[in-house]
Amino acid sequence: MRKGEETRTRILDVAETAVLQKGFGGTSIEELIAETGITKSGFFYHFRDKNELAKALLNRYIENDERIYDEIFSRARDLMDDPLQSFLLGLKLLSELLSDLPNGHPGCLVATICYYERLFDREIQETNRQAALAWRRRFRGMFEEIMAVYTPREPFDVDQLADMVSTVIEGGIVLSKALKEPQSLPEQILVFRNFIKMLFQPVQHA
Amino acid sequence: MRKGEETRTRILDVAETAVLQKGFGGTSIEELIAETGITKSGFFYHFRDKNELAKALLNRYIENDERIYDEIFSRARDLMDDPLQSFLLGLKLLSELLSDLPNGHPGCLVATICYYERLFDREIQETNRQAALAWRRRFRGMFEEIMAVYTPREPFDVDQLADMVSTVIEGGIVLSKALKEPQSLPEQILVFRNFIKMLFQPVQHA
DNA sequence: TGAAAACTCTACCGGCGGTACAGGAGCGGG
DNA sequence: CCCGCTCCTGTACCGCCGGTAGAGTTTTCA
Repeated sequence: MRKGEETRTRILDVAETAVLQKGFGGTSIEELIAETGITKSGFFYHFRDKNELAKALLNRYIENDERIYDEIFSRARDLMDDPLQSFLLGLKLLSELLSDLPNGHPGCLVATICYYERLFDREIQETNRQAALAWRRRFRGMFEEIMAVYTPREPFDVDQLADMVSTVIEGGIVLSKALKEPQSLPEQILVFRNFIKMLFQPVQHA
Repeated sequence: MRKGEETRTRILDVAETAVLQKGFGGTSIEELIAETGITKSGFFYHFRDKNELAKALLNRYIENDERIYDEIFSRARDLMDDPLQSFLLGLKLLSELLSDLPNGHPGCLVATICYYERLFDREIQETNRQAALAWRRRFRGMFEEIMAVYTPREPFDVDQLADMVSTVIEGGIVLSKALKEPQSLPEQILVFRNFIKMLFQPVQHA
């Protein structure tokens, strides 16, 4: 029973790397079993088909993603009492974390699935949608806390502002992949951070 | 000769739609020829292999993309003399254009290729990189014109600011696809537009 | 030690990317 | 009018891949 979980995890590890580099359609089961050192029957013992693999892969990815955000922003919360300063620190920590990845961000599975949607069932698409909605809720919560203390310089829709965090991260990943400049993603997050600072910073009366 | 171009274009049209929905790996040549009403031999008369198809598809996509940006921002330039107002109008026009697409943005081929990179040759990856660099040059030019007139409230790296435009568009596409909310993309562009307005607007002395 | 879990082995199917090559329809120019 | 070029079609074939089926084997743990 424990052995089974271990093999399953190994398959998922290999699959995640491959899928983020080549997409689902470009990743063959044969190559996964070759790299994992398992037989085809062994693979299908763990996953009924490719769709099942995608489901497991996505759920695991989302869980891990949430965990990372939880860690970063709760750590920022511990260090800073003010909600704005805490959020700005969180973005800084996120940027640093991404900056330290040796080969840049490997890619976001949610985005991969967006660009492959038509070949997955509704369940996967719904899981993907819920992941994006969870991001929105998370960051909206932070902005609401900030707005309880600070008045934004310009009126903003909180949901749209919350979505902007995800937008910058997803867009930054695409851009840094296209440019082959891993630093672009952390840089873009810092640029966004400056915008947020500007938005809530009280106007300096000269 | 004209007949050949027409067929080629028809294949590219069908292929573009399919690839943006399912990725390259998820798009089979068989389905392309079925929808185009051509034989397999006919397909391979026009494109040596799938890589060749990808090359043609990407080049055509980038050309069209550049054309759209040219049109929008030159129109904005005609209507507004001030570089900042012109850029802000351009973003507004872009947002409206994207808002009017009945089924939302179909997806960006540059992003699709990012998430499939390992299966393409260097030439395609380099073309993709050049496309992203062209975006950077385009928007950097606009920001330089703006900065010749306005002083930003906070110091910014011009390249990073230029990249932010692409980031928001690419990220907005991913997010609106994941959320299945076509309006997210135009909304995110308007949020970004507000940030730019804020950045260059002179501080109001109360 | 025994049963369940976690596999392997073998054989097969149909679809797909790709190759090879022969042949033909339409069309424009000499 | 027919030559040659472009633009295909038809047929046959290859090997990889996703997936199925089922029988057999090893490993694990209670």
